[in-house]
Amino acid sequence: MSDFDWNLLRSFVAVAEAGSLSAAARKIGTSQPTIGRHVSELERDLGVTLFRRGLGGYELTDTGATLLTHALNVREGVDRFSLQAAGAEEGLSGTVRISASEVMATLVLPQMLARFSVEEPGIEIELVGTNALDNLLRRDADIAIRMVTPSQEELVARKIADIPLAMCASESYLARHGTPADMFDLMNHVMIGQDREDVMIKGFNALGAKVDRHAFRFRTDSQVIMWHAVLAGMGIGLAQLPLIDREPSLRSFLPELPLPVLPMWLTMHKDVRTSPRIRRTADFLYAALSDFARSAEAT
Amino acid sequence: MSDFDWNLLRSFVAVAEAGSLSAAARKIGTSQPTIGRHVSELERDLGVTLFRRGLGGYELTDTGATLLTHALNVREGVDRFSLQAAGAEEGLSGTVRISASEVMATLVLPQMLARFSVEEPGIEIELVGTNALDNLLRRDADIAIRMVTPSQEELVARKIADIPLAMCASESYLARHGTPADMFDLMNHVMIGQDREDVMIKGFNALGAKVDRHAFRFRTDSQVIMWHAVLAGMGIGLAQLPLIDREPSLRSFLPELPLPVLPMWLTMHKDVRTSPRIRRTADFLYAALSDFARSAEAT
DNA sequence: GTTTTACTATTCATAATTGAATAGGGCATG
DNA sequence: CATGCCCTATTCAATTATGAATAGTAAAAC
Repeated sequence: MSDFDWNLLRSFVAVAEAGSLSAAARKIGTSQPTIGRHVSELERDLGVTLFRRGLGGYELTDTGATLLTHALNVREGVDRFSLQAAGAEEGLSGTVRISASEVMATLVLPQMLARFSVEEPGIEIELVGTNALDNLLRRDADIAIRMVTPSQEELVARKIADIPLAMCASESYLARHGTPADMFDLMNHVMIGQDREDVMIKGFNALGAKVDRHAFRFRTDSQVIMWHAVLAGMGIGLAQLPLIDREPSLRSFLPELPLPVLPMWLTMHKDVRTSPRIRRTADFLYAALSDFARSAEAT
Repeated sequence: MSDFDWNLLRSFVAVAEAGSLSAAARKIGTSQPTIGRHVSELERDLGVTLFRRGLGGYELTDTGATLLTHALNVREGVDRFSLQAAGAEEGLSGTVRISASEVMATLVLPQMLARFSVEEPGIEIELVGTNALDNLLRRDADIAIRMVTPSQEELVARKIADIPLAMCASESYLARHGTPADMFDLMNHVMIGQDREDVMIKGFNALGAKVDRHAFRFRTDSQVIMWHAVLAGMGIGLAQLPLIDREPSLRSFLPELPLPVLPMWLTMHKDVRTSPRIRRTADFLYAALSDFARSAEAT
């Protein structure tokens, strides 16, 4: 009979995926002793050895691996359940979890959401800023704002706009160093670029400028830090045009450069679309972000 | 995220199926307050009303019904998991749960299993006697002995034998009333038959004897009680021939009557076949029951 | 070779969950 | 109309599960 503690399954999956009790505990939001006890209890209940207690972690045995596939099915079922439940929620109050890129989550969304929380005091917002793609099926978030075309099935996606990028710097920097005349002139400036990522380098090379990472005298992988460095007058950076336009102390230049555009998408799972709370939030964000994108065109 | 208590789902399913907190608690082996709290907590967590608290029970709401289908999927996943786990158990010790018809569970299996428990002291036996067909997928039992051809998919079934039926009575009864000469002579005897079931009546009618339930002067729906009534010399009954032959005080007669035979099957789920414990028990039962069936042919 | 790091297992006080008991409400039966 | 039955909600003591702290181990980093 299926009358054992179903939570043990969750712990089992977590340990199997994380590879150690400690890591699993961190991921699941509980403590290492608890997870350890859960696994032991499950093994005792089933009369099966699931893990090889190894050096520096737990490793699945063969039978453990077999059982894991079934346990994963269970988790997927639970995920579907909670997804469906979220979609069935009645009323406008509750929590909405939004995931967005670092830049959007840090520089754009907070002020929008501040306005929103006045309009909808019953809705609580959780905002997570990450450039990692999240799994909406597993409800990492209810709504995701992403700068890439969504690929997952079962998603409802609305394209908000193509956000243009532009080179920019603060007035104070330009006053000191002058405004670059063309792309090659950029190399004579303090360029702010990426550290371990290399999309910017590849982009510049594609445009014909032969550069390596040392062309950038200030390097960071955080686009938010990059932005603040530009704001502080450190040098020249690349940023979303609507953001630049919003900032009186900044100037964009070289508009003729054929820089790529960022497609901005709002996505949510189709099963939560029916929730008035989530739908309301999504509609608000769509409108607000459309305005944000249009503000660049106007200037 | 799927980080709510998975056990709440089990309670939800139980209540939805049982129709009331109390019934669900009984079925699941816990208490009514606990189940009630689980349901409330789930509703609070999800922000959804699952049940209409009605008179004399809990009734699913529409959203509750929708969510139930997903919850049932989860339970099926859990069942598959525990099934697979049972099949993966190592070693010969543990519990084996056997389900059989009332008659077999009462009159035949106990002495076989007494012998078995001497051979395999490490194996604990749970024996449930019921004529209801059980769900091996949900692990109501590990092994089922049934007198009907199995229909469920995913089952491993072995036919043991066709058990012949025969009319019988005790020597003491026959000494008092004489042995019936033919089928129609039966009506002049004290016949032991069924109460609310009517398969015996239909059977006799199919043979050409026009009878209704009042043709039976002693009626019971329990085949075990019927057997004991025959043993006690109350009258004439219908029973499995191997059972009759085993009992020195009983005589069978009218062997020319074209009575149906009972096909006896041993079934188990294919996923538990690999468990040495269960396999050992099944093999023993198959051998012992084959002997039992053959004992009738020998005489 | 020493230090640091990441991990598991155990202990123990605390917090959370549980179930027996109880009160109360409808509904059927006598 | 009273009695019994089956149900739910609530209370409270006791059991159970939890996590902070700790000791110990093995590998990796310095």
